[in-house]
Amino acid sequence: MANDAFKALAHPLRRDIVERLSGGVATVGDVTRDFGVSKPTISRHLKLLEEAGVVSRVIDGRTHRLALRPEALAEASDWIESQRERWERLFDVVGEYLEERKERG
Amino acid sequence: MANDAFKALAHPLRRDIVERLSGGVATVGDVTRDFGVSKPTISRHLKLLEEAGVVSRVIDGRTHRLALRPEALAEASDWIESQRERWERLFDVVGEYLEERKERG
DNA sequence: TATATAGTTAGCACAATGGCTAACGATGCG
DNA sequence: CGCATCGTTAGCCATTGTGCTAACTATATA
Repeated sequence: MANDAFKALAHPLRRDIVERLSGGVATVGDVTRDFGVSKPTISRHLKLLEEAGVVSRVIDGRTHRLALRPEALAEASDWIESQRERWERLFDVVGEYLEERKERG
Repeated sequence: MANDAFKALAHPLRRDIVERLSGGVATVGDVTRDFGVSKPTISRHLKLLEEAGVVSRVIDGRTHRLALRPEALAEASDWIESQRERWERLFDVVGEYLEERKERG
């Protein structure tokens, strides 16, 4: 599920859509108006974002209200952070080792 | 630069490579051995990761030492977090508004 | 009921992605 | 020098991604 979040965020237009939605709920038409792309194209991007769990959809009559799903975003950034921290931690150990060597001469 | 980080992380194998590298520096051969994929394929993925700024490369004779670039990872997770927080903040405001309405009846 | 509006689906064209093998360049070592 | 090793490049092919327009479904509204 959240695995697909990265794939979803890989496309610049989809990142723009995410930024748009972070500013508030919007309909397909709203998003289409904001970017110079056809509605079917926006529709497909939104579907992909939804399937990746990044976006939720509430259908109200003939309009769809799209919103961010912060859990998916959190999962994605958590994964990145865990990798980064693992690497940083490793670096600290190497740093300590070099420090130790230096002290010993 | 870091824009491409998401594209780089979009592929499952590249995320696996990142996880491998978060555990320590490795050569192209090391990475190839760990995953059941041909060396040219790994080479291309590493090149992409490098071009996205996610990975750094130090050439030492005929071997290349690949390492994570934590800055790129930090940038990527920061972007996600900022979108998530913007949305959460918005949600809090809406929550307060609804709370206020409830109090007023 | 007729018409407009919101959104999706279908189908097409084209570019990009990702895997492979074969071949190459460059370094290390006997 | 001759050969092995590390890694990249080139070329092929199948698949996926992304944009469009046209056409469709479904809901709202006059």
